[in-house]
Amino acid sequence: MTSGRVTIADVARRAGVSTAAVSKVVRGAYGVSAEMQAKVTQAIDELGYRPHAAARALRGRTYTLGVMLSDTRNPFFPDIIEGVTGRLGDTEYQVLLGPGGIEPKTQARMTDAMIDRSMDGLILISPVMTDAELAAIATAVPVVVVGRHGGAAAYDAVVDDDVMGARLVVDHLVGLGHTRIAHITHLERARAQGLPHTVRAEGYRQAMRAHGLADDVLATSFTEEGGFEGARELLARDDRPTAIFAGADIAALGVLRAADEAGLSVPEDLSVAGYDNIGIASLKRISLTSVDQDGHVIGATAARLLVERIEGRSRSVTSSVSPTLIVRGTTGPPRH
Amino acid sequence: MTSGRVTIADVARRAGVSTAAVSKVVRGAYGVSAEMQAKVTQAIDELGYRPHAAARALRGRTYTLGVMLSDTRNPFFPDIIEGVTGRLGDTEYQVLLGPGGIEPKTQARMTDAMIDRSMDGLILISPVMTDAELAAIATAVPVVVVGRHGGAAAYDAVVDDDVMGARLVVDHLVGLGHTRIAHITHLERARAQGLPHTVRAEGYRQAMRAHGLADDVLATSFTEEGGFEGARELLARDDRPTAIFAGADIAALGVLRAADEAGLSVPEDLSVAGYDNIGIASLKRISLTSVDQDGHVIGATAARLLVERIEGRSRSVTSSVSPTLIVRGTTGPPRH
DNA sequence: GGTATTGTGTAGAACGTTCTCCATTGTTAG
DNA sequence: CTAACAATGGAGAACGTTCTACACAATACC
Repeated sequence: MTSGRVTIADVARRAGVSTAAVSKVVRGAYGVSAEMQAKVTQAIDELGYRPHAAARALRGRTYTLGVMLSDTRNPFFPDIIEGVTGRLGDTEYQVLLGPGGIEPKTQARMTDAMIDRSMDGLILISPVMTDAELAAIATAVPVVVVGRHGGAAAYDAVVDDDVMGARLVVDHLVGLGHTRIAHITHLERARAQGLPHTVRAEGYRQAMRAHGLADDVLATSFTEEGGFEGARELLARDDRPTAIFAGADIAALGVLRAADEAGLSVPEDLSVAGYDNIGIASLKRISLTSVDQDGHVIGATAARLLVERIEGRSRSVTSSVSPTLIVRGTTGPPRH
Repeated sequence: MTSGRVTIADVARRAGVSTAAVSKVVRGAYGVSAEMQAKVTQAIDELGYRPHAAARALRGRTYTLGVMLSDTRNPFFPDIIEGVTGRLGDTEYQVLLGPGGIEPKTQARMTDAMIDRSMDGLILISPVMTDAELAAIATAVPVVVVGRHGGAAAYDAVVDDDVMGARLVVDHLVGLGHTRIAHITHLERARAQGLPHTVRAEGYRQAMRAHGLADDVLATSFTEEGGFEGARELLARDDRPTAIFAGADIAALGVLRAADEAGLSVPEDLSVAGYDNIGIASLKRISLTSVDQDGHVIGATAARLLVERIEGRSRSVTSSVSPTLIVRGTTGPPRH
């Protein structure tokens, strides 16, 4: 209990110095002699003192960074977390995650809660809120936004280069000889701007145009069922595509099922590519060609930017992470 | 910034009362007239006051509950989180997640950090630490442990009934007519007791014995590769099993691949069952029979027990959640 | 040899709450 | 009419840190 907690005063008494001196040593502040340093450090070790973060919060830093997760089921968020914690592992900062839920309201509640707990900085992963709301949060605390394109005035941003990712897929398929390449995207329901699927679809269009090919975008949803429905529609056409690029792996799995049911073999009759490189894409039984976002790098970059911000940088930075194409068994040359 | 924050003093000034009175209203404490209640509530709304959690921490509660995650990749932890937050949604408590990592050392660091941030209670999901360490944490803060069987003296526990889950699978397979049913488990490396895979293996043995059948346990690891290797070994035997029960879905996916490669069709030549009912198990292309743990119930139960503890219960409670068998396409009657 | 300057340590006021008294007012009982 | 008591509101001390001022000593400069 609190009564049993070792405080800075206990350490000061033990070392025979003032609490202010102990505080300096703990914080590594200026104005401490080697002798003082040694005395205090010893006392800290002997007593097993750990600073009380909540008490710290009242005056200075809390050495806590918050990561708001919009969707705990997001398949690559563990990678992002690992990137963040990995980067921060040897610093004094601790990372806590806030499950924000899908709703704007619950996400706002979570960011408020994080600010109320005086976190030193926030990383928001794919937040669903208006730019104004984001800006408001950014005035209260340093913020890095992950996974939203555009609009980074008061905060830093880390984005995957979704245009490039889409281009990688199209180039790969065209290189194999495909010309009829369809894209399945997610139906825009909110008016939130710069969401990944929009950018991926746009990247696909650009890349197709660059190759002089006609684009063919179908909007369903990024679910297994959405991919299935979309593929069924595409495959029923007279001039059916020889390749389908789904904007998310989970939808690509649905495309694979549709191909199975239509009696088409992959990749001979139909090439399939996804996006996100989720864990099961690498299972040999699936072996899905996909675009990898390197969540590690994204997370590590976000952490770096956030710490820089906290330590004084005021100019805002947007960092774009290049994705990689992982070619696996679901893409190959078209049969004819 | 802090300077811009609305404090209890601002509210008190606005309402023309003392800070103590405001505090009482905020906490819903005894000794407040209806008039006072109204005045203060209005001032709070007008100013948009929110209590500062860190300041609260110094005296009373912080209304923050921590959930330590041992493995962010754990496929059903999103369900558990949803269960926890769902249960707590209409209370004042906020949930923050701490990525503890796989190592005992990093997990200890995380629990320390959570205690330092004066969280009111902790839910530890599959913690890897000794019972003594757990007990030590439990003396500092109310604790609920999820996913560890046995040894709950100073803290509460919520466990999935893994013995029952294994029995459900065996009963199902025996009911279909199988007699040669093998089990793939995880190789015990640490000496931590009561880990789920151990209990599942034991449950499998018990159930086989109850049916008068010989058990056949092979220990590899709970990975796709582990399942693959294990199945390859089992399927190479003269008297190969007609059903394989993998202790985890991820391993079951490896079993399916081994069956593919051996030219065996599922479920005609080989029935396969897993455990955990991970998301992709329900994809039609996989359609894996599995045991579902109902993470929602587990999470909600853990949250309930924790709040009860915080609010005074001292007797320790262990709650066992019954799993369900989800029969899908990978299990069927044996061919002969 | 006096005055800056630098280095090192301490006192004590914050920070925003909660919580334990205590004071004041009504109200009730005798 | 007075004593006892309940209900309500407020003063002010915590809680464990950080941080600004300042004191003092030792050194450097002219």
